[in-house]
Amino acid sequence: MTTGLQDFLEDIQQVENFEEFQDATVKLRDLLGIAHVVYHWVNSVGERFGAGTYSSEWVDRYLEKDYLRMDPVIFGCFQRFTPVSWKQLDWSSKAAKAFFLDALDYGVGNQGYTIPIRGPNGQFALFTLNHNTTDDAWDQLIARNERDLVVVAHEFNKKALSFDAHSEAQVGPSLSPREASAITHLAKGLSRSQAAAEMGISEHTLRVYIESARHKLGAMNTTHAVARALSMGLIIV
Amino acid sequence: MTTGLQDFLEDIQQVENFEEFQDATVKLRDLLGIAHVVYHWVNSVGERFGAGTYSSEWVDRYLEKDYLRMDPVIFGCFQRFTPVSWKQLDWSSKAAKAFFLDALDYGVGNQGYTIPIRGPNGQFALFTLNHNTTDDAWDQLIARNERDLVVVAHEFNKKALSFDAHSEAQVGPSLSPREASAITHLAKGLSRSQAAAEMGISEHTLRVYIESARHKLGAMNTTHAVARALSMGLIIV
DNA sequence: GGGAGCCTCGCTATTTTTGGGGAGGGTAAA
DNA sequence: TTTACCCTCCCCAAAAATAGCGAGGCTCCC
Repeated sequence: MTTGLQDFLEDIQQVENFEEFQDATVKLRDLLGIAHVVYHWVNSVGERFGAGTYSSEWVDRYLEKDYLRMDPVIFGCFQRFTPVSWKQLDWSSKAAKAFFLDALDYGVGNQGYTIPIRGPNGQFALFTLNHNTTDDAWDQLIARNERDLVVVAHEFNKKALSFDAHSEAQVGPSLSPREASAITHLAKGLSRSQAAAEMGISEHTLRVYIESARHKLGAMNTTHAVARALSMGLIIV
Repeated sequence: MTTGLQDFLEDIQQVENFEEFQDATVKLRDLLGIAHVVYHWVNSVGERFGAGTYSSEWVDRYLEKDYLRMDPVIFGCFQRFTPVSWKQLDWSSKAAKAFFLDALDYGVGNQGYTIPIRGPNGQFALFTLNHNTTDDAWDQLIARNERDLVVVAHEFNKKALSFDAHSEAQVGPSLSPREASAITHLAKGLSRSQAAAEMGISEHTLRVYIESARHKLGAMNTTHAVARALSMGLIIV
């Protein structure tokens, strides 16, 4: 490929702590000559993790305003497998427009390119490039680096996961076949009695599975258990 | 990068149907000079999708024996983000050993390298290279192509997803902010009264949101509504 | 051979959720 | 201006879920 990202890939593999991780985003930003490079977790289960070149003011504001819940970038990427240019997203709602303008105020560029990355246990992260430029210039930059960026995003995520492995019990819970089956039926909308009938067992037995799954998942109630099982990828509806 | 996989990447982007997809696996196999290239979907019980160069006898046997449920490759990849060489996996159980020997009998090589890929809605796929050779030779081959293979796997998955009619056609319902918020709180495990307190509204009002969301989502009960909202990417827990 | 985990079933009692029915005011687009 | 959707609140009876107590048989691994 045509850019100098090969060398950068070597660099990032040397990263050993959070500071170096953060430095790597800065380095990539300078290498590409753009305004911002950001990697962050949008984690359902687990802790926050993020690094990048956005101003801390913007990060604080983002969190404070809970923009996470309406950011079109996040929703767009959450439903896609492929990277996405921000302008492909749906900015039609008033809230989205306000969010975009607010971002510009805080030094975020008007062009963005975000790669969704998914790991085990429902891990979900975004890797974003951002700049202030024309559509054409941006498209060209992206086209030049498209494939390398996938690998770069992959490497960033690998590093981020390796940091997390220390802090947390790395192996998520697993459900027994019957438990998974029970939770899956509930996720499909069946009531307990229907699910029990479907599985050919007594409703009481089904209840035992649900309870057991709930404990394994650390869930407070059935709905929570289903939500966790889903977002951890333990079941598929 | 150093190999001829760049050209192959161009080829795979031209793929337009399942036959060409299948052909692409063959082409890549020949390009790398190895025994097998396989892409397959591991949506536990969902739709099947797969292509590759394994003999149909082996595929049939795999399905018939329900090896899916104990295959160490699948288990290992499910818990990992990074690609994995088969020999790093846990083959210690008796069932795993038997499975491996059975695979050899059916023409599967002793060396394997599998890349896990995750898409939206819990999509999970594996991209596997397989060959019969020594550890050293295999490691070298992998090291040479490591990064390109990530991109190749990515492209294969992109194509596979595009074939899936589901992902394209449907424009799902959307939830109002309060509805989304209500459903999100439930997905986090809060009870109705807790969620209502959190949102600063009466429990009755909260119920109206849930009901309304349920109808929009075509869900039979609250748990179903949460599950649908989650898998449609309408909320993020 | 013992322990761990899985699968199956039973009971009672309490709390929570659900499925209907209403009503009024706001905002926003057509 | 009308229509539509959003937000907020209320009642009631029936259904479902939860929490706790049990029990026995099965397989697999150390």
